[in-house]
Amino acid sequence: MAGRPRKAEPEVALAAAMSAFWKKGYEATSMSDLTEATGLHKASLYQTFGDKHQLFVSALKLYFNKIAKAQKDSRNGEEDPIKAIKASVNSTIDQCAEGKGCLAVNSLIEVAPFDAEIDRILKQFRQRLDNHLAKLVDEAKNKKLVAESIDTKESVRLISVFLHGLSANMASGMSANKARGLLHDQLDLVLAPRKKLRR
Amino acid sequence: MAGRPRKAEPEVALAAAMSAFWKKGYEATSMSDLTEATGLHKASLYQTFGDKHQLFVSALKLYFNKIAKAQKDSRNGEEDPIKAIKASVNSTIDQCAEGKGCLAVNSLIEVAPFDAEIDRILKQFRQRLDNHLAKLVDEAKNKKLVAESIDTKESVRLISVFLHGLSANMASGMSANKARGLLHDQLDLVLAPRKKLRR
DNA sequence: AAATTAAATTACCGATTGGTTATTTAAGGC
DNA sequence: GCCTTAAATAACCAATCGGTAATTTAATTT
Repeated sequence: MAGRPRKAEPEVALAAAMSAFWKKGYEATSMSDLTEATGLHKASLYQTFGDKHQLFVSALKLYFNKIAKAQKDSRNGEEDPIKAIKASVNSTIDQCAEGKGCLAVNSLIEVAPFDAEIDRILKQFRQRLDNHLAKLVDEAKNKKLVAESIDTKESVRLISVFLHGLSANMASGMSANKARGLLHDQLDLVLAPRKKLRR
Repeated sequence: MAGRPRKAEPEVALAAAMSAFWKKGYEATSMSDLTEATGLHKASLYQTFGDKHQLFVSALKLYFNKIAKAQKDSRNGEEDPIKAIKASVNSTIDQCAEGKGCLAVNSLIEVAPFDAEIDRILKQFRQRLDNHLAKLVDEAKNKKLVAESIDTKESVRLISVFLHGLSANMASGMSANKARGLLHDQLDLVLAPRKKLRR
């Protein structure tokens, strides 16, 4: 067994491909963009990762692992669930690059509407993040850090949708600092006790 | 003067081109998609609208006029600024098609990062919508319908970013009803008087 | 050292991309 | 009824698209 050893680990090449898709989007990233980014030749890419679509799926999954890991690290033994929520969503923003936004949100708009598989993967990922947030919100309710009257699912949705909006804005120039500021305000709104608006 | 009359008004063809870009995005919409959508042949498109990029710019501007008109109509003599705000953002959602989202937000992510002209146009449009909302919020403050302590710019930003998030979600399956519900909750949060969250 | 195995590379494929040029068709003005 | 003018059309273009097959290179195993 064991023929010629590969010059680069496939994980490294995959990370490079992920960056390429992230920067330009799925359609606009050509195979030659991908060969340039990975340093691998076209046929090697096909042999290692399958076609462009499969490569994109793999890149997306790598992205998710990256995000999930960052989220996990962000909690880092933090006991206060409010602080844990802030750390979690902040890490999401940190993974959102200025001028590129979030690969998941970008793909949600660009490719999910035409690609059932990508759509499924993205929805599953979003579900995981939302569930994670929901656990923390429930924890905060149990510890009386937020009002018990708060609807957990609803609150998480408001945060999650807001994060999508921030990603869209960061893709087109909003700074990470600005995004973090707005996100902080949104968290305060959603989690703070409040009176009803006059109707 | 006056040669052969055109078979279709350019505005009709432009509206069809706008729909095509809206449905598939800029990159994925090919010239043959556009000829199919408009019913015009390729060379006629080039003669009437210039190249693909110019056609896209024109389509984007048409989209903005559509939105602006819908916003204007939505107020329709309404005196209560809170209701006017709700009508305005609701009309934004109404213009957001399920499975397609908002052409402006889609383009913000897909093309603005690589296209200074589109970026400029989109930022200008967003500015107009935000200013419109800001006026209504100020009006509400003057009429004591919301607390004077509310920061107008900040509140508008929170609403605007949230709308971006809703667009992203509607592009990938969220129903208009669901979006309207969340938007309503967000408005209540942003405009309602509130206490500070314990920190 | 020869055989084996797999990665790397070159060369190639038909189809489609955005864009142009030349030609035909159909109207109004004289 | 011709001439002009402009819109519609067809034919064509090089370049690039995603994808494949055949070949070369480099390592391990025997």
